[in-house]
Amino acid sequence: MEMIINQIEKEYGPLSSDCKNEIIKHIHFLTFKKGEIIVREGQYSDKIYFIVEGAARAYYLVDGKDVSDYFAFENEFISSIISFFGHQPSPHYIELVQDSIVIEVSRKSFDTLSKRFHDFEHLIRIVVTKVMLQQQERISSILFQSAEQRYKHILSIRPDIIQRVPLKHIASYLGMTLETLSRVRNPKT
Amino acid sequence: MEMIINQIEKEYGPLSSDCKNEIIKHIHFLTFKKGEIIVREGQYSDKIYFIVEGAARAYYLVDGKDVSDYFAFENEFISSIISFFGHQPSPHYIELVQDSIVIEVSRKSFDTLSKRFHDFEHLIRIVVTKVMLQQQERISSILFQSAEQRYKHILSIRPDIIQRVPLKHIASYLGMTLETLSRVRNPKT
DNA sequence: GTTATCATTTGATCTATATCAAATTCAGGT
DNA sequence: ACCTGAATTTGATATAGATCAAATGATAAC
Repeated sequence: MEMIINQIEKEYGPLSSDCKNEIIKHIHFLTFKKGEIIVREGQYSDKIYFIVEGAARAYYLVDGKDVSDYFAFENEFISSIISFFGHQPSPHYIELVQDSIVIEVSRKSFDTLSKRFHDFEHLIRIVVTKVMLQQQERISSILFQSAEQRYKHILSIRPDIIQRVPLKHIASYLGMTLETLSRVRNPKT
Repeated sequence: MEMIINQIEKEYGPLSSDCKNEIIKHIHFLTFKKGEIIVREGQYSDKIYFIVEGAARAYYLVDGKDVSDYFAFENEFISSIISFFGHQPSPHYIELVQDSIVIEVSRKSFDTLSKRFHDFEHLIRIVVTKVMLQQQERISSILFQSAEQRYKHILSIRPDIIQRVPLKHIASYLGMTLETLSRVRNPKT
């Protein structure tokens, strides 16, 4: 537990011990098996998750097709952002892609902690800012880069991802089909 | 001035009067003519702008092509988010698309106010969260919708935009060429 | 070891949208 | 009103990547 909070502080900035103690009262540990779905499309999800161990994936189902939108690994947060932050029905599913240990925080706890602790509010601001910056990158990469460039880019920034999730999920995350990804990986001899 | 702060509170949530007074000390009013460029590619921009009157546009120049990324109108913020929030050289230019009155806040002021006032930190969190939610929508719209659907969607959520910015900027914002936008607007008779 | 299931590759077409090019319409300045 | 350059439309062609289909390869259960 100490260790986890340490990780959070390391990644996102320091917290007062007062705040840390209070956080501990508000969170729940959960364990999930690979393949379990923790958020479904249409659901109002008011939980945000922090991956202690394992990996999770948010995806859309658009006319039957599974399109990955976000991956989270150790020490990262995941939620249906439209639902958790936008108070709307989730367009996403979220599933665990490995057996995992996660921390769950409800929006209620989240709001209570934000209101009470300036440093928690700051932490959240940093978390949200990071997501915003990643999305900005993602938008320009979809808009300006070819399938091949996008693949090379993800390889360069997250080389581990290839090991941990099947290619079909990577393909849809990169906005291309599985076939195109395969061709990009095995350039015509 | 009162009015502006009122608008901000209305849009993003209340502020203590203590905080409001301090904000006033930190901001600058600026006026710009249509066409003026206030941020250039490559620059470390540590300013965020709030549009009091007029309109601004953030855009990329990718091998000579002007690609709009963001529009801001009255009571909206604009900055080079990569530079202001990510402390990196700006990939964007920002220009005023009409004669405008804007408020400028430096990152230094921004950080000072965030540190000092819990409610300012909260305000920023809300601003950033809104951008994140918009970007999320933008990503799914680029990924899942046809050129025609994207155009209809923007018409439905920002009908005013068509009046205020030339079509070429809208086209590139929607991730299509000017010609495609024109065809989408005038379906083959 | 054999079978069944899933992941990946390879091949042949198809399609939405880009690109290139030219014609038309519009708006501000004189 | 007339001119000039910008904005928009229209047309013909090209292309990256999608789609459809089938083959191959890997993994795990039995």
